[in-house]
Amino acid sequence: MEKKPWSSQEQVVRKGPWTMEEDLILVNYIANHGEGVWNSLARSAGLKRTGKSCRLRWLNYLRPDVRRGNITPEEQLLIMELHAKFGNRWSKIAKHLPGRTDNEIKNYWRTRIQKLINQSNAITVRHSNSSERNFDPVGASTSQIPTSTIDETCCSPISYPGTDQSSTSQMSGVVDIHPHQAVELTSSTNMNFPGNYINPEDFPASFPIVPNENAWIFMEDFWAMPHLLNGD
DNA sequence: AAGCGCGACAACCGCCTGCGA
DNA sequence: ATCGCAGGCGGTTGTCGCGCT
Repeated sequence: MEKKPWSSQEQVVRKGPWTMEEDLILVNYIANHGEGVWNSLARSAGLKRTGKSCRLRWLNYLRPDVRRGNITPEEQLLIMELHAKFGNRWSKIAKHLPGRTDNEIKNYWRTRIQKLINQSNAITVRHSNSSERNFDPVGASTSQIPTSTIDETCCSPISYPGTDQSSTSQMSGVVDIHPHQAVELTSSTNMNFPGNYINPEDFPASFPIVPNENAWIFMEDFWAMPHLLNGD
């Protein structure tokens, strides 16, 4: 891999949310060259990001086989079982959930399931002397899980800073199954990227971002935009 | 209408491990 | 044997949007 002279003084490391341009650069670079040493990848691609940041972004969001949102009751149950088995070994748990990332599972656990457990503990204290059967989030079957905890969300949209992004919130309660299911995507997208992808420097300086409520895209849509990947 | 609090999630930080020089 | 680097991993924080008051 080509190495360029580079020092921290020459290049300010960017932090914070990734922009669409950065995503495109990273995706195209990996499409062209594959994954490699992340630090040099970041430099070679011209990204002002650390290798770690690039790796995280790729593994958690940009990989074509990553599934986002819509944790099914089966997955929730599996997460509970695996957590009971492995503890906070999120990467281990993630290995049993194809397309799910450790970060997503970790967040899911902390925001949803842990809350459940806390509520359960509170109930346990309150009803410690009663005959009422306490909810056991770890050993519970999905039928025991309050419906409010079952994630009914659709795929989470990717949002970009500076755009008039739609909410990524999942409070609407509307079951909205996105037409591009991740499984379908996985089957139609593989990591053997066909050649002739454009180089990062060929990207327009200002990527055309849809200037309205649709100013975000699903990664499925992202990968379904061959003109962005191969320059058509 | 504005402010506040909360939930959800993206991203960073720091530590640990493995590997090559 | 040890030192440095890169990657992996879990914990934590920051940000944003929504609902409530």
